[in-house]
Amino acid sequence: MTIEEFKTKFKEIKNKGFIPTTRKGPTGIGHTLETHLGIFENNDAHPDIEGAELKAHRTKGNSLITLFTFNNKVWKMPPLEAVKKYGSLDKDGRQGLYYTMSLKPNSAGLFLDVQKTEISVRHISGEVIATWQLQTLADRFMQKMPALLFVSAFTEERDGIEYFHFYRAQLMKGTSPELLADQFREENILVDLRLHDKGTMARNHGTGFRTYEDKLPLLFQSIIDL
DNA sequence: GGTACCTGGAA
DNA sequence: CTTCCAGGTAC
Repeated sequence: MTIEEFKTKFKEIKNKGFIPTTRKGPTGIGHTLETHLGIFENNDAHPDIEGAELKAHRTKGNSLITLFTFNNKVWKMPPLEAVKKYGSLDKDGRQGLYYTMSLKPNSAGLFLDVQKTEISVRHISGEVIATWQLQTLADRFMQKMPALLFVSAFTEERDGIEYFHFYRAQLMKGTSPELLADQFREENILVDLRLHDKGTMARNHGTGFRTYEDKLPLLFQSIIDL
């Protein structure tokens, strides 16, 4: 799909007003938008629309936006072991490792160590949990989102079903490895561990590299409304 | 059947 | 801010 085709389709979706979700839960908004655009869900780490990555976001609240995930060969210890060692229990007694890392150690003693060429999740004991090369992350970001098509929606609940009104689409582009490396250092791009113990294995949603909506303009040089 | 990606949240 | 969390697929 081209950007122009997207503009046309988006206008139609916007004019529909509130439309019911096509999937329960947090991920419903992206699935609903893609369904109405006629795009099939995929788990390909490449852009969706003519070089632009499509992202949908609920306007309410200020939750994190996942830029991309990166897990391959970064763990310095088995993920399940990390969960058991440093995880916390959720309401159902399930052990999970759900932390947004910062430079200061968290309650589990884990922190993000940003060095010249790499960043690591470490424990105060000195143990290294996982490591990423900054250049690799910048490459990944450029591959995944040379441009970002950011779509915002109002939400409403009717009879227990969530409805979305998609009302704005913004095209953001223009970034560079140097700029991104700086953003990692300034913690405008956050590292989010998201895995839990599922018995014999760790269910890993993927270590997310994430940001807040108000930080998006720092990652791109131009933003235009479609 | 486990890993690594995708799609996204709340208090 | 941190702590905590969701439903999907390809291979």
